[in-house]
Amino acid sequence: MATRVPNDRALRGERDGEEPSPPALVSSILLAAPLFASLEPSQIALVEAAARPIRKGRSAVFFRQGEPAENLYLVLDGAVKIGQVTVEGQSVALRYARAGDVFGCVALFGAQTYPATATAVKRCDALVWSRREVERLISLVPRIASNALSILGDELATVRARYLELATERVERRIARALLRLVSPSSLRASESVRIELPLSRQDLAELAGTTLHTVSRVLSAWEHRGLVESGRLRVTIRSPRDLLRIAEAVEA
Amino acid sequence: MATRVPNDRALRGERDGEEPSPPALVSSILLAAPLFASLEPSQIALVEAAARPIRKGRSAVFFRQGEPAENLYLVLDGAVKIGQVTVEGQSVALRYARAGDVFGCVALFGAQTYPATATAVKRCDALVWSRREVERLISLVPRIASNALSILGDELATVRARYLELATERVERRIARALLRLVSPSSLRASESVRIELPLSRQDLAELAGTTLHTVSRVLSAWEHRGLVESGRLRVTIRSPRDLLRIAEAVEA
DNA sequence: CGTCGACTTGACTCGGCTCAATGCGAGTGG
DNA sequence: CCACTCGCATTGAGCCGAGTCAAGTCGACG
Repeated sequence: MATRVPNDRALRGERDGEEPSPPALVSSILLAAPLFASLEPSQIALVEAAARPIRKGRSAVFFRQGEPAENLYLVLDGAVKIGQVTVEGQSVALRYARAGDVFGCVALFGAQTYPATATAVKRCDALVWSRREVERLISLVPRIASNALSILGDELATVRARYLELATERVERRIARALLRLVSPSSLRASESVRIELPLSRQDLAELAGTTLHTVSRVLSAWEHRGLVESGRLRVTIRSPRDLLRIAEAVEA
Repeated sequence: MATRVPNDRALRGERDGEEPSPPALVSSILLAAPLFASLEPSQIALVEAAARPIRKGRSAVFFRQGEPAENLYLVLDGAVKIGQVTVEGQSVALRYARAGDVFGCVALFGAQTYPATATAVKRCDALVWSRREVERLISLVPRIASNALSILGDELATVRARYLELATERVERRIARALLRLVSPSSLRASESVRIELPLSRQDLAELAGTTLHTVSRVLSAWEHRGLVESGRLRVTIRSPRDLLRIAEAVEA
């Protein structure tokens, strides 16, 4: 099936072969990206010059778990699901990468194969660097390596937190947290409703929370009756962040 | 590698308060430690010179979750449990560090506080470097930084695998895997029994497998009836690695 | 000998998973 | 334009894995 995964409608609307024109704000995204924090404008230019832009359509795959790790990606626009699957086919979602986030960062160091699968959740623009280019950039700008270290450290802390959560918290709370993680902290005010700007199925949410789509559906229905959220096909809106936060936090008893 | 292992005997019998004298094989452990892989002997000497040896007794704490991250540790002998606790007091074990492993490696990069708690499982000898010394060593021997990157990468892969496991596998299998992780792969032959060389309570195993001590107790009892293991107070011996492996792997049906 | 921590076991409960039926909306092709 | 199909979602029924509660044993150690 995976044969020639040429982004199905990836390039829809554009003529095949035409590179998406790099929007003017590419450099502003690079400037804000943690991986390139504290770089001189001239160094950013270097980085940008080495990048190749690509575009993927909804559900198109950047790379699959187990494939040789060749590239480093940075999301310019859209969102990318990073997930793993078991041999039995069950899958979990590790994180969603948004504009400014990098993925495939294992290509930066020893790992030979990608540990996870990266799928576009909606149409995505991204930048790509080959492993070789990344190595060259690091030798020119060592700062990138130390930024990578701290990104990896953060990632590690995040996964550990998720692990702890999965081991100790109940489903409802995990679902609440998964939802809240999907809205940027900045856009979250206790009493304003927020729409989650991703096509998000019950199954997706289940993979994020470590449960089944059935349970997610039930929980969302219950919340909807209580006025906490509003949801539909591939869409969730948080109506009362305050109450959802209460569920997400451990303020019981 | 584990052949010529160190020796709790080498240092045994020192009077309290006296610094444990660095045994002759410290440098051999340093040489084998992933963090210092591919270093020249002269560089190893540099590293060793900057280290301070310490010893902790059973249950002594190296550092606690949330404390400012100040030191990097390397285990010479013994074992250290790295664990996290929730606000409600439930705890999970992330890993056990053995001879040659480092812990507290967050002190190498940005993180301000330790993300986990490190406790000696039995008497431990370790080397300590302050953050400042680590920074100095890295500037002298950049190779250490890239080694750290790949250690972090491995760690990340491991935690992700554990996460996947917790989300998709049943308890019995998780317990089997936890046990098997505790014996070094080298010392595992399919048909020879292996004793786990750590004081390991049911509670400890439960924290490793993400379950409760009651469930662990029941599972171990069942296995004992079937002749898979032999267990007692703080002690587990794997009688039939082959069968345990079968439970651990997904070869059902 | 008494205490305490580790462990075991039975009885009970229940959260959440499985199975299964059904509804619904959006593309798609005739 | 309508009928068909397919993927997403909802909801009920039932069950079971594993957690909780509660007693009690065993062995170590002061």
